[in-house]
Amino acid sequence: MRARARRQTAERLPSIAAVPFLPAGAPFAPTALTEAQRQLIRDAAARLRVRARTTLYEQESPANWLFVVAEGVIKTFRDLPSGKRRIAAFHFQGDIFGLARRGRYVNGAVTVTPAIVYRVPFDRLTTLMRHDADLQFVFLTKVTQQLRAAQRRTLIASRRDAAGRLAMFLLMLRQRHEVEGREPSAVQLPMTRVDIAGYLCLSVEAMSRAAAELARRRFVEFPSSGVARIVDEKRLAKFAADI
Amino acid sequence: MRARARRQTAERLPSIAAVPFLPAGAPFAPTALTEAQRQLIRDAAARLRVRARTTLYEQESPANWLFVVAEGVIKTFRDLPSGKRRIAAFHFQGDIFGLARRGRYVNGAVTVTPAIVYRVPFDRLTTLMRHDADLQFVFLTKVTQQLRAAQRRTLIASRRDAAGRLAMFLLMLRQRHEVEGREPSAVQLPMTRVDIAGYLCLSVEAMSRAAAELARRRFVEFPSSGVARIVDEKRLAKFAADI
DNA sequence: CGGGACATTGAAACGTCTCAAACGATGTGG
DNA sequence: CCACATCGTTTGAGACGTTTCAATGTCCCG
Repeated sequence: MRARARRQTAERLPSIAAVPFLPAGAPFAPTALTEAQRQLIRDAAARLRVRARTTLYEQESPANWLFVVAEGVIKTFRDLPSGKRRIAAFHFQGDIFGLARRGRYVNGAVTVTPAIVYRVPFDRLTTLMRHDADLQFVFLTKVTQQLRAAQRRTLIASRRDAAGRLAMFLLMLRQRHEVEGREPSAVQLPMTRVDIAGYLCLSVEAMSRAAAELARRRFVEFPSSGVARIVDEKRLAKFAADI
Repeated sequence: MRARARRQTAERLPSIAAVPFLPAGAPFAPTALTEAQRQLIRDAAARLRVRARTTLYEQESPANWLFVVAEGVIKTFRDLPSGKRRIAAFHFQGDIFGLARRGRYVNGAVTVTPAIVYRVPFDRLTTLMRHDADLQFVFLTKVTQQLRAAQRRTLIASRRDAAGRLAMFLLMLRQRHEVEGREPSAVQLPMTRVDIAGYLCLSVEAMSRAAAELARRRFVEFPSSGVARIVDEKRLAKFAADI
């Protein structure tokens, strides 16, 4: 038991990186959870180890849990009547997902890679948050982060040119993981191109051509499947900013 | 003073309508703020009465306040290098706005109609929320609501057909205000068509043609400027769902 | 009454979507 | 171990719808 608890701690259950509503240098800048708070979450949550491409819940199904990513990548998506699938977001370590409306999940959720997630019942989480304002503040921060990501996604999807969308996506991923990433210019793409196309609101064909264009312009290289290497970040950024 | 306090109460400072993370029928379903909590906000906030088309803050400017809409309509937007303006959201009574990142506002904010807003300093609000978990929960609900709206907006903007986007927008407004609206089928459009086009990621010309198409199909009538009358909601909804 | 922002309509250009086909990698079962 | 099926990916050609540019019309407010 002790060894297991230690391993869970090492997973950095909810690690906070972003500042939400607060201005820079605010007195109450959110930090990581205290060990006591992590233990509270762990006690309330189920720890799930799931394989890649596993459905965690389906859209419109009854919503009873909030999820926290401990390891791996999860996508939330929405299937449309036409058969198209729009990716709502990719969720990485420390992100939360499980947005509900009227007691049902707005999107579906599927693992992209093998993952470890914490599944917390809504009612228990709510009770915890009602009694621990600091704990709740961490989740407020998380939701705000999701809100920012959703707005940026809209900005991406509103562009007309496919290559520009992909450029913004790659830069977004790079910015998201530049702290942990070993090689700065290498961006891991654990998701398939179909998923990326769904996120960028493109057809897979347009997605493929966009990647070819970025490679042709020497902004990015795709040395192997699942990896993008940003060759000229400055020019890529300039290209991406040309909205 | 007493009369003024009473009037403010009548404005329903933060009225809660949506359920955020909680499933339907959850034990801790969020309700309106208590009178004591409202008074806390009022004491911490400045009450601003502003005319239409007034800038509340500019994008990328230092962020020190969160705003709550007491009356009127506010738009948050983002100006792009190309000169285009994308509307991030329209904010109505009870909504909050003032999303920041790294101490700066992500979007700009301008009043669409004459409005009354509460302007709360971030640090004071944070202090309040750290001491009052129930109060904080209201704001968590609000941010979650914004997140849902942002995702729905992305869904709208991802469509290819202009008329379908406009149809979804009209139905969204109708759903948002059907409780308070007197005539059910009449949807108030306080914003200009330029703003709607910016929200739907359309050119004004495409917006105009979309409105003409909805009118030609007898789904909607536009009896006068600033009003849309939904004639056949069932067929309009069917048309909007055809993604 | 005039200025200016808002709104509509037309015609051409642009870029993605769609359909179709073929290739490669993956994983399964015979 | 190989054959097969499936999924993911790429490339080509035409259709579709918005964007763009241009011009005119409309409404509101000072």
